[in-house]
Amino acid sequence: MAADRIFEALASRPRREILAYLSAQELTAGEIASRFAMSAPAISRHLSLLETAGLVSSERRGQYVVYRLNKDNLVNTLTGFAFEICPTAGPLKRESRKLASRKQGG
Amino acid sequence: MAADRIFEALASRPRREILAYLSAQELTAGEIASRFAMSAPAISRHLSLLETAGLVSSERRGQYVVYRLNKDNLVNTLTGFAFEICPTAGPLKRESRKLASRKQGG
DNA sequence: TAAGCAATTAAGACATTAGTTAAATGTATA
DNA sequence: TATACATTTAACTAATGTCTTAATTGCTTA
Repeated sequence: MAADRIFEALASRPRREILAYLSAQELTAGEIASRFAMSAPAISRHLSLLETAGLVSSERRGQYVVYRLNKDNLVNTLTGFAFEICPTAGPLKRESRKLASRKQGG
Repeated sequence: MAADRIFEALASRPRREILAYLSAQELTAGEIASRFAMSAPAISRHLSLLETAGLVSSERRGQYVVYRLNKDNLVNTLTGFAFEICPTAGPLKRESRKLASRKQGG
C-alpha cells in the first residue's frame, strides 16, 4: 500500500523538514545535508526513503544529484486520508480534486 | 512539537485503521480489539499512543472505556502540513480554515 | 590516468517500537 | 465478599529505525 510508505516517511522530523526545504526550491543532496547537523550518509538515507515513498524525485546533474518535491503525491495522500477520516468535509474534498487535476502545479 | 507525535501516531497501519473505525462511531476498547488479529493489550497500547497524540479521547463508561475520534486535531495537522509544503494551494487553504472553525463537526 | 569532490552503500552500535503472555486494576453483580 | 469481565500495566523478546565512520561509486578536470 502506497500510503503505508508515505506515512512512514512522514514519521520523521528531519524528513518532514527536508520536504519543507524542497517545497521552496530544488536542492542538491549536499545542500540539503548542510542544513542539518547529521552526516551526509544519514541524509542520503532519508532522501532514499523519501524517494521510495514517491515524495521526492532525483536527477543526477554532473557530479551532483538534485532533489525536488513531488507535491501531488504528498497532497493527495494527506487529503485523501483526511477525507477517509472526515468524510463530511465536502468543500475541502472538492478543492482537493481540483488540486489533484493539476500536474505538479503546487 | 505536537505534529511529531501525530505523525508518529499515523505511521502505523493498525493505528490508521483504528482512526478509520472511530470516524464512523464511538467504540469501546474491546470492540476495537475484536476488529484486529492482535491481542487486546497491543490494541490498548495503540489507543494510548493515539490519545497521547491527541487524536482520540477516552471516557470510562461503567466497566467499558469508550474511545472517540478528535477530528479537529487530525484534520488541522494534516492540512496544516500540506499547506506548509504546498503553500500555493489557496482554495484548499481557505476551505480548511472554514473547516477548522467548526467544533468537532467532522 | 590520477586526484578531488559529491553522493551512496556497507557495517555496526544503539535506541525505539511492536508484539506476546501474565499479572494487576477497576467496575458490576450475585 | 467473591466472582466475572473489561481494560491496562508489566516484563520480556524480536524486529526496525537511525545514527556513526569507513569504504565505494560516479563525475570532473588536470
